Amino acid sequence: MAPNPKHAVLDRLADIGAALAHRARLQILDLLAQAEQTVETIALKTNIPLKSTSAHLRVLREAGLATTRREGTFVVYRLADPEVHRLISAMLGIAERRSADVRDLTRRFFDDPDGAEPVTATELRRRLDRGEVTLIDVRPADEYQQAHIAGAHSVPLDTLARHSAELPRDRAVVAYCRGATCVLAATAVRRLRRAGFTAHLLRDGVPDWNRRGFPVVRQPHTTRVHP
Amino acid sequence: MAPNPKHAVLDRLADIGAALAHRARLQILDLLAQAEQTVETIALKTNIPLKSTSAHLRVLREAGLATTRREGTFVVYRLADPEVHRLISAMLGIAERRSADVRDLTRRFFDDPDGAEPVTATELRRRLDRGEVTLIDVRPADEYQQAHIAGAHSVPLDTLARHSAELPRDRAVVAYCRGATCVLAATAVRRLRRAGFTAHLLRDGVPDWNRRGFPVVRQPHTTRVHP
DNA sequence: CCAATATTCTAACGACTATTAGAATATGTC
DNA sequence: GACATATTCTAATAGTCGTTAGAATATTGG
Repeated sequence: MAPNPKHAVLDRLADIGAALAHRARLQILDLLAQAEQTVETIALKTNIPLKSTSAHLRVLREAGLATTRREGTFVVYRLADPEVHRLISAMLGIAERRSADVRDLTRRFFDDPDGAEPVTATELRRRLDRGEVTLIDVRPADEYQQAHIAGAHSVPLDTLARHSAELPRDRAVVAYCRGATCVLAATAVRRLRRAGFTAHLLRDGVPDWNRRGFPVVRQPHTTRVHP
Repeated sequence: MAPNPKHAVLDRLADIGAALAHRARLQILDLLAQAEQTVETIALKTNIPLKSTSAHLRVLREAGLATTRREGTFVVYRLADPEVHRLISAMLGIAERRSADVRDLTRRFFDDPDGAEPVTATELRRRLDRGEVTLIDVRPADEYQQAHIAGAHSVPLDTLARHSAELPRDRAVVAYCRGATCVLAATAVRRLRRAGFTAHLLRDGVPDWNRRGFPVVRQPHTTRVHP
């Protein structure tokens, strides 16, 4: 009620909190951490109706978590600050440490069917340097294009069946997607195993990998998002 | 609506966001990051009515951000995870980078009246090692007691007038309090200057200082909070 | 076991949020 | 300039949150 300066600052932080307080917006932020996107793409990928998507994006913009850029008739959204993704990972870390429910839920997705642990980032990096594994990025192609782990090949999940013939069978395949709340890579691993590959999962996404200081290939900002 | 496993995880994260979406709760978390506290202490220090405080604490507990411990008839709250404080600093960082308003607001509090910049943590540490400054912790005594910067003296703000006679006048005094959203230290600096001291402000609080890996003196958990 | 104290639970009000239909705006194309 | 397209704004409804009074619970000390 009394907006003293300290309260004013806290209220702005509370706005950020409020922006993080909805499933849909967290999903959108996770997407934006992968690549800048148009409203329509976001709506399609997240399965949120367009108008709701627009409304959620407005909240994110007003909280200072996202910004826009016009690209012709399209409006392209991106994270306002690279640190935003860290907020979500910090929340996930706390949730996993505190709540057995959340631990179980993420495990159910990410643990290998045969009970093997996902590959750690450090180990993957070592094996990549030695050329021991094939790393595939199973996100949609536009996300790969904007930023991917150095050395990864783009094999979007829906093209996996077609492209798996081209993958070398004499070494392990490691798949990754958007990170800890994304299930594309887990599905890919399951399918690859069924097809006879030695396949593993990397739980990290590009933003996590990048934050560890590991090499990421990034495309300069000038990209046209729609051709 | 359809609580698929991925949505279930996101909903738990959204609960954390919702818990961060209120001025009062951010204030409480900031307090808890300093020291564990009883409901009553929290209510007093934050000026939030007891019943509201209790309600907010319940939200924090249910989101997994705080936990309790009983101490006789008192219930003592503490952060459930040391990482929780990082969430708030990350939000503040984003807000300051994105919003000129927030920058101005925090500056108005923290910039020295004569326009000097606050002391940085690294510099303070160097000067402390050399014995060049007197470091005072102006938070309430119980917070100092539970954790303080190594080498700091406890001079709660309301005892400053009485104790300032004991401070050496031949070297600079540096004051700190809870961190970036706390104004005790800024007030202390202003008063010390008026009293003729060379006084500087440290913007960091104990949790920030600790996170940098700098030395903190911590009291083991067995403390009785009320004597 | 009773009283005293600290805290939480229950409930109810008003204030805010989510969703989404329909109108409005902005950009590009012909 | 008229038209098509992408997006946002306006508004209205249903649902959720904040606050706080009053009842209920838990612990300690007699």
